[in-house]
Amino acid sequence: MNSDFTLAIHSLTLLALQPDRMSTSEYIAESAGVHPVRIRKVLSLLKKNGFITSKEGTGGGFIFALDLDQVNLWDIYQITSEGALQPKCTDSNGQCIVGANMKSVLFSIFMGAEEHLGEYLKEYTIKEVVELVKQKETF
Amino acid sequence: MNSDFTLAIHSLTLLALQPDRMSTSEYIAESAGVHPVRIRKVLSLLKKNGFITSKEGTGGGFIFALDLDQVNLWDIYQITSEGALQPKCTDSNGQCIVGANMKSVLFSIFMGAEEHLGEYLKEYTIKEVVELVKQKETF
DNA sequence: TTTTACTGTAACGAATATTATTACAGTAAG
DNA sequence: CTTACTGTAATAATATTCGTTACAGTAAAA
Repeated sequence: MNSDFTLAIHSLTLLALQPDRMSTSEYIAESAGVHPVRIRKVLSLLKKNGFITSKEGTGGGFIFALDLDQVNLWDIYQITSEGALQPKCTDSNGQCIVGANMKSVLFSIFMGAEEHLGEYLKEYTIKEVVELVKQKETF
Repeated sequence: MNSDFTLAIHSLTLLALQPDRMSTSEYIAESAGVHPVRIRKVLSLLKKNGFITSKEGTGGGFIFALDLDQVNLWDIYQITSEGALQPKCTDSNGQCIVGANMKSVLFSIFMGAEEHLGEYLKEYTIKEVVELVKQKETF
């Protein structure tokens, strides 16, 4: 699984806990243990899709733009990782029935798998992820 | 997605169409467009799990050991790719609530996702994959 | 019994993909 | 006009995947 996906979840969860102020990429990067530039790349995708807004310059940063239960993990998956389930087959032998047709058969199976995964991921909104993180905290 | 998974499916589908004779790794490799050693590596996993048998020496190779509807894609996934959905998070900042707990929260979410995927993959047996490949052939 | 045709694996190298880092332009606050 | 940010391209470092070579083991067949 693409780690852009988990970085996006991580970032949004952090932003969810800082609803009143902007968070810098450096702050988020430190929490996630990655480089700030990587955070900015991932967050630029989320921004394009309207989940967050950003501001440049002093005092700038990122902030959540929607209600926490308006964003679910399937939304985030689609933005950051769509197609990640698809295996990248090398071209196989077209002379052979299996070689010639396997690729498209697998393609449709994995398409279905991704849709199915979507049904699961839709059940988790950022609100719920925040709850889960808070629960862990108490133990 | 790990390509061992699709190579395993490809190989088993080929073997399913050659129920009466042994197929060599070279033959399978040519159909799949990869190196024979890679096929042997993947097939050794399938052998360990009893889906196929193999024979060394002249006239040797691989052959399906079960009925085609006794093996489904979830079986194959588990053997070749279990955990592939889990993102490999870099260790994040333990000082931060989110950094400290996100990893385990994501872990359980992705565990659930894999189980959910399993329900979908169980619906496809090798028998059905063979049918799909044959259907493609006619068009 | 020696040759031939295979599997089984380890070891290493090549290719590819992912991630970090640097660099710098653009923006806004003070 | 300086400071503190985002945005993004380009490049370097690293990790992962995959191909290839090498060779031991096995069995059929000459």
